Amino acid sequence: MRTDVAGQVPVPTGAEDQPNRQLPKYYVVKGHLAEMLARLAPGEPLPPERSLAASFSTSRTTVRQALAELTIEGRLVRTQGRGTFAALPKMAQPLKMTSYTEDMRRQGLPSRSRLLSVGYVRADDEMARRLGTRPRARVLRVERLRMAGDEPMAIETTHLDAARFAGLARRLDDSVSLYALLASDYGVHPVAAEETIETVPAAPREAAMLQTTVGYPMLLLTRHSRDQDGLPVEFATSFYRGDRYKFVAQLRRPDAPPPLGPVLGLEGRGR
Amino acid sequence: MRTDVAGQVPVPTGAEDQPNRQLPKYYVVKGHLAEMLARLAPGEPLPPERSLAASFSTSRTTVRQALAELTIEGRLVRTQGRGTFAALPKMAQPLKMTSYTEDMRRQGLPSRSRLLSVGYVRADDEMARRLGTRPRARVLRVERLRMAGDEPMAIETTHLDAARFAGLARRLDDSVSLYALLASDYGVHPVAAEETIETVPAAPREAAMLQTTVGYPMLLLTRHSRDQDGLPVEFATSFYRGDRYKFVAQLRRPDAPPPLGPVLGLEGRGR
DNA sequence: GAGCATCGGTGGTCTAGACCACATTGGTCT
DNA sequence: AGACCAATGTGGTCTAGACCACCGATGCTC
Repeated sequence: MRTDVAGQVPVPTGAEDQPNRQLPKYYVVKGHLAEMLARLAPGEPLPPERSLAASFSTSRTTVRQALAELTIEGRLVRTQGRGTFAALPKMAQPLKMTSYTEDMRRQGLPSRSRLLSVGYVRADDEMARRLGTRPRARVLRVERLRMAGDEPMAIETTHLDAARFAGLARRLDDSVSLYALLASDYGVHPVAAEETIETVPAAPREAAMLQTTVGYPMLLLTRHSRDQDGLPVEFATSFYRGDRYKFVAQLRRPDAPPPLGPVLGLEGRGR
Repeated sequence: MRTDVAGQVPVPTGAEDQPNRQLPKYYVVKGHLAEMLARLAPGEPLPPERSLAASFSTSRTTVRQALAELTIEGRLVRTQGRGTFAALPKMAQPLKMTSYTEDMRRQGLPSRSRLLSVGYVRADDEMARRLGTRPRARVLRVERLRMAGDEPMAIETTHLDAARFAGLARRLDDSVSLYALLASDYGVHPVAAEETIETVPAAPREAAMLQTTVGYPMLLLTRHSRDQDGLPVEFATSFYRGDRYKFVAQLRRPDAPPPLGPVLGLEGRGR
């Protein structure tokens, strides 16, 4: 049925009598578009919506629904005024207890972030529990835009106990690593974290900053870190474009010895 | 802006003059709906689409787009012929090197699966690389429906080297644990795995089996496991409803000592 | 030649409505 | 009382079209 694990559409074969009767029409169109797309190299254009609608004898709405799904799967890139083009495959993002700065350095890329906002908020009950403060304590809120090369990768919003990390706000800038500051200035080393991953639709602000479309599925990663003493350090949320990124985790049975064979390599790009 | 990490919509406040001018109309409607929804207990109904469209002076299409996003966020449940209702929050699914059967047992739930299909396929180059077989080798393909209580949780498709696990197909049934069989009959213990998580739109077959909607975002988890000797054991893909589940991973710095404080608890339900 | 206005073509948003599929209700017939 | 059936109301799919926002190229003006 599927030719690939990541949402490929099987092209309806010639005998479209019985089994496809129940398929939504847009899904049949999607199959045809997927077939056209398979013959294109990344960057090559697809015909415009209006001519696709005509050639499939359907409405523009139906074609748009099919195109939207292929875009969500990361197989198309669409730009208003320009057209629709074959996309590059998704990038893999490791789930590890290392900082963004470390990750980028290891991959040889410049670790560029943009500090979007720094400010203080009051902890609600939930945040107080997460950070181990009293309710309504002052919380430092840092919002950063993570870049991967020259495209925006994620919006990361970090919350820390303002009293514990007094003066931290002044030390932040576009290039400094938060984890490095915590270590050098406060002697705090996050060593454990609980991360949750879910999918949510993009809100207008996020969509604008990540150059994607309102309502498209994002991957929302929340990280709750603890330091060497078991104290909570930060609570952070990160929004990634679901059509551009996927997460990779390395798991091991806690009671098992280290693996003997070579470690499975991250494949970098591609599925 | 956001009142919750998971896609809550800020309700547009009275002064809807400038900042909302650029917001899509459906997003404003979504804000109003979110406000109505916040006053409902799980299971309580929202008014039907047509009356919502009338009361917001908009088209049914626009209301439907807003309702669709709230449904994708897991905050609404919609049933054709019945209506639209407030939903229960998402469930958390741990990322661990333990089997589904073990997980369910620990949570005190009956580990119910349904064996959907068992069969053999030929490995393409990609699968051969993953399973460490030669290309075009026979591969056992097992498709199972994981249940959480009485609702379908995930569709899991596992691939194994048919030659290495000869006779395995006959030993499978609805209740037996695959990992238990591998251990008892073949002496193989998966101890390490690489898992990737991404979001993909639901295909018609998946949507039907998981009782959700075609095109809605799913969480696709792929697992590539190795045994105690570092040999690849299985390659599996699992589809979860994105509106019902999220994943949780426990991370630790590899060079760090075990945490001293209490382990952060899984919150089970809710965000 | 440099700059700028215009215009055509692209994707983005929204509408109004038709028709379909499904669930429930309430009435009718046995 | 029970089984059946038709009507009603719900969400689901699709259409045809209007209008908007944006990009790029064309061709004009200076």
